[in-house]
Amino acid sequence: MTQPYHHGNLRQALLERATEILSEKGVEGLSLRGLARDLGVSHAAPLRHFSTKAELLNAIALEGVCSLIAATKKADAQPPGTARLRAIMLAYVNWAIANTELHHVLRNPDVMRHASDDLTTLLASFAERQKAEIRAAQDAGWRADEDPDVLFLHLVSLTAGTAIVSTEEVYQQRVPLPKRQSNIEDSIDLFVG
Amino acid sequence: MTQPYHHGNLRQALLERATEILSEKGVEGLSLRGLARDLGVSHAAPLRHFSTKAELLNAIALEGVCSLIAATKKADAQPPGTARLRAIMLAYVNWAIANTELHHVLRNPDVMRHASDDLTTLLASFAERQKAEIRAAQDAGWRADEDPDVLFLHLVSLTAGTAIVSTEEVYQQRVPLPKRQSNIEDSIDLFVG
DNA sequence: AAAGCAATGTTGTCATTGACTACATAGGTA
DNA sequence: TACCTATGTAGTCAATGACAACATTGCTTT
Repeated sequence: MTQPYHHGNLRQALLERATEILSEKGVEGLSLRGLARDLGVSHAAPLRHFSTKAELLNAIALEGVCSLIAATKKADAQPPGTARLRAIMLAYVNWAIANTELHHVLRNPDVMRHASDDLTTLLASFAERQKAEIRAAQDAGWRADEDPDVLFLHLVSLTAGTAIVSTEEVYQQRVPLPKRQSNIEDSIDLFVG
Repeated sequence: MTQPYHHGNLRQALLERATEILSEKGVEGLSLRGLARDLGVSHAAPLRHFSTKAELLNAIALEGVCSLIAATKKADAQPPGTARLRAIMLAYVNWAIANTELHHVLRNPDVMRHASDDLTTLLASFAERQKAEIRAAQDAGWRADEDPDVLFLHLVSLTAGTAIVSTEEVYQQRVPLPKRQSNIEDSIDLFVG
């Protein structure tokens, strides 16, 4: 019984295997030809689905943003205001910890330089949601006298920074793991608490 | 008059040209052979100074950290405590804005994965300095009841996050420059103010 | 000053990769 | 059944990283 001429679901398989590679070797270790080898298809087969490496990475980034947005959507269970704000930030950081490779792709300038319109649109809408939550929290009295733009910058910076620091090997090696989760929550509470 | 056989200071020239390339095309657009072409030397000449591309990037990262540390050293003009803490954070962010390409190199997992010992040592010592400043500020009464580890995580996250957000093209395009600068200061003051 | 030697640069080469073209096959549809 | 489009293959090319063998330069040590 020979290999079937068609793979069946090469596109999906490429995305999945690529994600594995990314977590093992990062963007620089990812190659279209390597993926083709791993999946037992010819070296040019991946090009039928992603005509360039950048396009593949963009697709992965898009998957990542969807996954991230889905994760933060669960914060809607919280009442609007600081509780929800806190939940969004924690969900973001925990998602980044659980999906380090995707988060790194989203923060890779070489990838985002080729970002597609849908990708940037999704990111922009996510930003808008955060802004809306800030407004809601301010309406409820939280830091009501602060400039919303400043609060937004602070929120985004703190969230992204915590995610990055929490997924950096250097930091991971120096700070004991059990302590980390509570530190993250306490750190975020310095802002929203 | 022919080209001299020896370049004179190829190593330095490589570092400088590489930095230019990085700000134009990022890590993915940097190639040892391209540098050789730009500097008018043979394709293998760079290997005499950096035996791999990773080594070159590591050297650039090392330069970057030195430059960053030098920039934050000026904060020592401030009295110990929150004033100095604030100055360090602002110096970091402003350095990142002025040296975006270096900052991106320092935050690139593919680069830091191959980080040399001196590089990680320098980064660790920088972290220690920040911890010491936090202690000093707490001794002076600032957030004296908080866990120093949490304050450190918060400081590092907020600093790194602000630097990253402030050097992202998306953000740069949406917020006018003067406003950005004051927003950054105000955002940091939410923490140290 | 001459000999030796380490640093630096060059030429040649190879494997890997991204990307393109022409061709093959499968599976659905008119 | 006959197309026809999506998907996979084979072949090729240029760019790149990396290595080896060789060339030149200039310092150093007598």
